[in-house]
Amino acid sequence: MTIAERIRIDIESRIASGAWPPGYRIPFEHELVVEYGCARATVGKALTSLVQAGLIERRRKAGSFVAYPHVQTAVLAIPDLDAAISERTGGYRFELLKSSLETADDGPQDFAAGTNQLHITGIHHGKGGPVAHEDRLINVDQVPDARDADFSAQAPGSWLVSFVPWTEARHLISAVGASAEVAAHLDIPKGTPCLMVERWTWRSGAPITSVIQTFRGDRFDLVATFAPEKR
Amino acid sequence: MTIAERIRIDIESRIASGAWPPGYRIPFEHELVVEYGCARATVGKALTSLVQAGLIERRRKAGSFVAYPHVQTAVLAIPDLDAAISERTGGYRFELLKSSLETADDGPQDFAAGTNQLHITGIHHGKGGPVAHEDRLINVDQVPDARDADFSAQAPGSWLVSFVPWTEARHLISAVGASAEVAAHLDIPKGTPCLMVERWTWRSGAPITSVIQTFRGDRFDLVATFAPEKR
DNA sequence: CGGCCTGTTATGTCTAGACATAATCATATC
DNA sequence: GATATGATTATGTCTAGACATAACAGGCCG
Repeated sequence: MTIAERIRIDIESRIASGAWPPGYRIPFEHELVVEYGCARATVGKALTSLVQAGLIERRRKAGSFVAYPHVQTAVLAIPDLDAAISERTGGYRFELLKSSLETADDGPQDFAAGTNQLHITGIHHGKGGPVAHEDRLINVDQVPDARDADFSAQAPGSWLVSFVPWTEARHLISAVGASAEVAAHLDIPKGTPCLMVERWTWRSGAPITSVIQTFRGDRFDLVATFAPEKR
Repeated sequence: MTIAERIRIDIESRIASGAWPPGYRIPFEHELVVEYGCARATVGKALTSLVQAGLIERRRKAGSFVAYPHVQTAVLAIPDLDAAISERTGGYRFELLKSSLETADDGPQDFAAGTNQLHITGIHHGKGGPVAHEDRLINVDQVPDARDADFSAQAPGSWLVSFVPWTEARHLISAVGASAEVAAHLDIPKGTPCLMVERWTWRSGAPITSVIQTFRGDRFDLVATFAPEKR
């Protein structure tokens, strides 16, 4: 364990235990330098990482203070369905329903009018049967390689994630009743509760892909492991 | 802008643009030192932050490499329902249904047998009507103040977040049909698709609270804004 | 050929000191 | 009394150099 890590963990545990409550002024850097017998840069490194974790705030001249808990934020892992389903139920398979090249005409899910888009729908299967329905658009003006990819062999999600860098994304998670079409493919009655994840992905401001995934509520859920309030 | 930030942004944009693809060996630290005319510690700081963001990997002797995109992870904001509902629909109100002190007997949602727990159920109301049902347990052995808190005035979630530090949490997000009891309180037919969030929170290994929140699917969804794969 | 040792190299961490910046406090001036 | 000024102080960032560590490459020897 490095010195900086040791300092960080020391402070962290004092905050977690409540010994240093929100608003408490932690010792000045030069005091910590004396306490740990190290250079100020090392103390600074520990404090910087605590700021990044949202545990403290540093104010010039005033000192560093234990942060007030703010909004809870979770780091939600949204893995490749490929990997996730393989891990949970085993026997992953992607069934390609449709793959057609279209020109966007400004529909609700579409890119800007005139964009060349690859429209793909398919089903993610686990061992016990269908798990999710996917309806995806890929901007082939931005991702020309997508034209030649074979999505009957590899799900478009895992293909994209390994070949196309992206910088921004947005998710919407909601509960819906299965539509007639989705219900038929997922082998459930129409109206069955399903988890719906809509995702839009950009690279440097340019839209790359948008996808609507509908999960059988009884076969899938999202797990978020947590770190306390970042920022 | 600091020198370290400038270096970081330079490298980031070369990765995002695809100029430096996954697996590419970025210039050695000593080369970057020459290029930017700064100290190695400054280059190191920039690279360290890129590692934290998951954009590169550093290997001793070999150099630093652009990381292969891995698992997508989102930073999912799970705010106080109080604040979230106020912001979206206005007119937030928490209706306390039940608040009783119990001893845990190792049920499915419970703490370890013998723990003193405060069992609270209630409804979160927005302007347009009920939004969510909440069923919560609070470990009063760990949070004795909860005994005296008035949860008809303040929802237990916002009370806890502002008074009790925590170090770990776990979320499970799924879609379910509303149970008869929940349906009655949310003013919807039984079986209506609802978003269910289960959360367990710990402080240094000791369980603090667990909660099951059931949202009307048509009145609420979760939004996650994104940064590419953070470790 | 295979295993061991050694030198080289690039990252990882740290030191001691420097200057910049911003916030605060006390003082001096209007 | 209100406002401007300057000293003080703590953080923010940086430098130049040092040593530690891990991994690789090559040579030596059984």
